[in-house]
Amino acid sequence: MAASRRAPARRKRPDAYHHGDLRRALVGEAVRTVEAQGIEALTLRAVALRLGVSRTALYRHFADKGALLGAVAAEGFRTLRAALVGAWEAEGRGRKGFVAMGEAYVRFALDHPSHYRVMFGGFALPPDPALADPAGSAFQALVDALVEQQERGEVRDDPPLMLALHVWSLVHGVAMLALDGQLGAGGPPPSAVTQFALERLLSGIEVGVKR
Amino acid sequence: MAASRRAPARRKRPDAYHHGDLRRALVGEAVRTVEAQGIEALTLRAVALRLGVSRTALYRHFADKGALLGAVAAEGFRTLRAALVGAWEAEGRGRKGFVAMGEAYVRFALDHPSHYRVMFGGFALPPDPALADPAGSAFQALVDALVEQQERGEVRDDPPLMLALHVWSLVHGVAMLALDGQLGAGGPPPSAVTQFALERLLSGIEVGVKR
DNA sequence: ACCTGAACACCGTTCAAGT
DNA sequence: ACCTGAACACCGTTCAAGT
Repeated sequence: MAASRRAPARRKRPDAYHHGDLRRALVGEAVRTVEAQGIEALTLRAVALRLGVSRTALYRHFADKGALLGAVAAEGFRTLRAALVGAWEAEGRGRKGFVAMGEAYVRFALDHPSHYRVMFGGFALPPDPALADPAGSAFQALVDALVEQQERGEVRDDPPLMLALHVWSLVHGVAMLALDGQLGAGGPPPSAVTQFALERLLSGIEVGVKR
Repeated sequence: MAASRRAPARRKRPDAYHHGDLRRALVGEAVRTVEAQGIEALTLRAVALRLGVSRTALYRHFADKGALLGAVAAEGFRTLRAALVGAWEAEGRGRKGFVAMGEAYVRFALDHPSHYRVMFGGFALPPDPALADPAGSAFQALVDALVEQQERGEVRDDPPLMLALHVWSLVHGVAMLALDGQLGAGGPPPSAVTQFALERLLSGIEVGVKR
């Protein structure tokens, strides 16, 4: 039955029924399509065809296209969170780690532009409130890093939620403008803008002179 | 001929040909539709129908739907620029005026969410390089305000382009997150986030202690 | 339960033809 | 030049039917 020792899971099994985890397979194929060909190339028909499944099989697992896009977005937020936490911990959980976190954020957006648009472009349906919220979880990683720095007296004692929204806004803004090519026209490269922005950001939220 | 003294330009003239400025009319109707019903409600067929014109008349003026969306976006950038310059001048071209400018930016996005998405969502085609670039023109208003403050010694002597991208990223990020409802869930209102962000931003770019 | 095949309503775009 | 009407290829979604 479980012939788990063959080639690394090709496409399109000849089985009549796609037994097992069709839901997962649908999300995976949708993510691949979005990453490789962009949002507008993502049609439900193409996804089904590529999985060797009927066009309507999808509706057993998702209410509509928006729900599928919601799952694609959720997948993106999980990857993003891992990248953020990874950078923060690899660079020492201090100022340097925080800058690395910001850079990792922008890099994620530039490395996965279409996926990032699905996450923030208003296509995806809001997640089921009953389920874990991957977007909130990614955001929480940022809040945690700020609180940790506050406890060490490295960051201003403002409400962490406010600080986190401030930081998120900045990196999200840089990422979006870079994706839109609004930075590109002869101007400085995204990495330079990111570094400058994070530098100025920190000088605005670090503990320092009162004003 | 020019019966310019009738009712304020109803819809759907009974004329066989839509003489005059069909291009303008198309953009206007598209903007109205986007503002009132959202992006996904904007179909070329509906726009044509509402103007009492054939479905294909549009192709005499625009290459495709993306080009029409480009014109819609351009219209948005012109309005945005006017709002920014208005706030800057009305509040005294100083720190207060600059904060007002930032608030005006976020307010524009919140007042015209769908239009704003057209401007930044990657739907619109890039503008004809030969034509004036309304997005660049709106951005220039920001650069000008920063240079003016630098000349008065109120803002750090960093490259104005860099500073402007930094500021734009921040307000754009706040606007996008608010539009996505990512700020909404029990958190502080967008106006509070905007004010906090601008406060911290200024403390990061104003002339002050070296660090 | 899960999947299928045919059908429906809708879309952007093309093109030969009209004035 | 500018506009029209019919047609094409494509899409998301529904639904009765199969196993």
